[in-house]
Amino acid sequence: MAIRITLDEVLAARQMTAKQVAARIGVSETHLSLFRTGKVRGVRFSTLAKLCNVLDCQPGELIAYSFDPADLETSESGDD
Amino acid sequence: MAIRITLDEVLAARQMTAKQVAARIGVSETHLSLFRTGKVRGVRFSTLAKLCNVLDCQPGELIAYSFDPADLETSESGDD
DNA sequence: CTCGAATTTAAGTTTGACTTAAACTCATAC
DNA sequence: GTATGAGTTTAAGTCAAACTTAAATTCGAG
Repeated sequence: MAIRITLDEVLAARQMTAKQVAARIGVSETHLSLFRTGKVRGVRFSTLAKLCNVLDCQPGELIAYSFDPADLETSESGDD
Repeated sequence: MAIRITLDEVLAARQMTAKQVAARIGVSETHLSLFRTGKVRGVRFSTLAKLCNVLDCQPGELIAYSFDPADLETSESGDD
């Protein structure tokens, strides 16, 4: 997956624990952990908005893309 | 919703029509239209990756956040 | 060993991404 | 005034997966 979650860096910069953030934005620690480690395949804008709000950042600081020609393939090749 | 879709600007800069992009990334014109006009509440990273791929851009160029204290509210106030 | 933060797995709920299809607007062109 | 092409909208449907709760586990620090 060419989408990488770079939330970790922002968290570190803000010196906040995942637990604190999870509590403040009202998502479960479980899900935030999955999100942080790139184990989810999408995100709701409501969640993204809360993250950006609490972390005072832009979506682009949490999500990055690195070019991968496989992204355009109709069917995914196993990469996991 | 404090998340804004700024895909339009990138499209214009690339001089591509929505139709072309939809065809290249394999999503329906319908959905791309909904996405462009901010009528969806989330996005799959696979779709985001395809957009970034074809438009040669970062997620941050397609999605922006403007601070809104209401984002942290547990329940949404109707704004639609 | 204990405590707190984080991760993982598993099972469940609920939302909504995304589709197809069809009708409609709004241009530009013939 | 009608055809053509891009875009929008609505509506109905499928189905993946976002997100939850709970519990067990790891890991680092005291």
